Amino acid sequence: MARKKQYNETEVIEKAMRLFWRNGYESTSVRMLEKEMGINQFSIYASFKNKEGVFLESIKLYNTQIKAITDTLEKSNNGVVGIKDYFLDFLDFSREGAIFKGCLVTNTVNEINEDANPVIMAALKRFSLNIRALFVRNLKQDDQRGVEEIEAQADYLMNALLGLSISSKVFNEEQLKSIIKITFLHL
Amino acid sequence: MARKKQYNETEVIEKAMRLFWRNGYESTSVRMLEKEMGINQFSIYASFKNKEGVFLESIKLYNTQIKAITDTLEKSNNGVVGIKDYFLDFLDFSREGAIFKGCLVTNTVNEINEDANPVIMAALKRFSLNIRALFVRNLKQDDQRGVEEIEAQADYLMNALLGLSISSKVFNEEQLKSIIKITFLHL
DNA sequence: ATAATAACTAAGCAGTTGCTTAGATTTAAC
DNA sequence: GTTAAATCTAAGCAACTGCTTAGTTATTAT
Repeated sequence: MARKKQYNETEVIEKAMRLFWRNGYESTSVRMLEKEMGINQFSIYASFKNKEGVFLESIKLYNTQIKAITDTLEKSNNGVVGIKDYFLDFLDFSREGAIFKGCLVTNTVNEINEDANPVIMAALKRFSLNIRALFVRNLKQDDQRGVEEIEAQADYLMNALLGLSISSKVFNEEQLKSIIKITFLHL
Repeated sequence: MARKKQYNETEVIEKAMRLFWRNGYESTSVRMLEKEMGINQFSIYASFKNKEGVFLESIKLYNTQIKAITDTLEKSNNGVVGIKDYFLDFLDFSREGAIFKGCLVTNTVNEINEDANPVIMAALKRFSLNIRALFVRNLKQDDQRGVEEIEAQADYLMNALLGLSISSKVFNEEQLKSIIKITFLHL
């Protein structure tokens, strides 16, 4: 009947994701995506509808790639220690050679405008809430905390994690590990 | 000789700053600035050279406005307590009605590309280092910490402050105050 | 009043944005 | 081999970006 696609959609999304991760959403143009993904604009729009579609697929891929870490957290039964391991694992995950790229989700949350991109913002918030839920779950394991304390500590940890996404672009690895260490000192 | 300017440069920068604060640097267009500042593009370029110039003036104004808070920190002689007060003061400072806008500097650091905007990035880094230096100064006041511990704690506090800039757009006031409380629990 | 000068308005510049469309090319079923 | 459908390329769309320029208007010193 017809011709076959000359590219693998997962492969080109992998490349798109890396570009978004480095540059952010708005400052990654469709022309840049075209070059990086190695396919024509027409093919991009045929496969993913629009730029937003490419990004949403990138987030999905990001999710499956980071799953190795979240799975470890989800399966851990050692409370706060598990969360701390997650922080360290994440730092490793976000490394590209010598530099850290932060979290694709956090980077984008901080960049885009909620009113202008409600669909993207919703996807990003869903992602964040999942992480927070895992923190709550692990905090409960130590069971010496009240419900309110757990919620407050989960917010505290989210704040530290969000901060780490920015810090990782400013501080060096030693400093980052030291920040994580202090963050968990009194939990 | 000639006509007088029909606008006050400080007044229009105040309006520009608010716009940058809400929207970020890149997504604030010169047309938007034109509307918000209430003057023509020609006047903008005549007074401030270019968009970058408008932003640099906005940062200057931001600096003088936040000075009330940093001054309090600078004059405080109560160590960690002074820093905590700074966190709370900053939260208040970044409020606009019911919502929090985060820190103009942090927002922009996270948004712009260093290579594309080296001048702006330099100004932003200068600002951040000033804050960190104040943290170090105050941590020394308690004098029971070693130099290394002070540096590490200053990084930890910067991380929390950076996080707060993002968190303030996601969490409510009660949560934010709780985050600050926990951040300082063991210092 | 006149002349000089600065500030104003508004149109327009080239370059970029996300997205579409026309037309050529490849593939596969009959 | 013909036909039909999906893919490809490349040109082009309107809207936007930061910035400039030509020409008008207002203000001041003479």
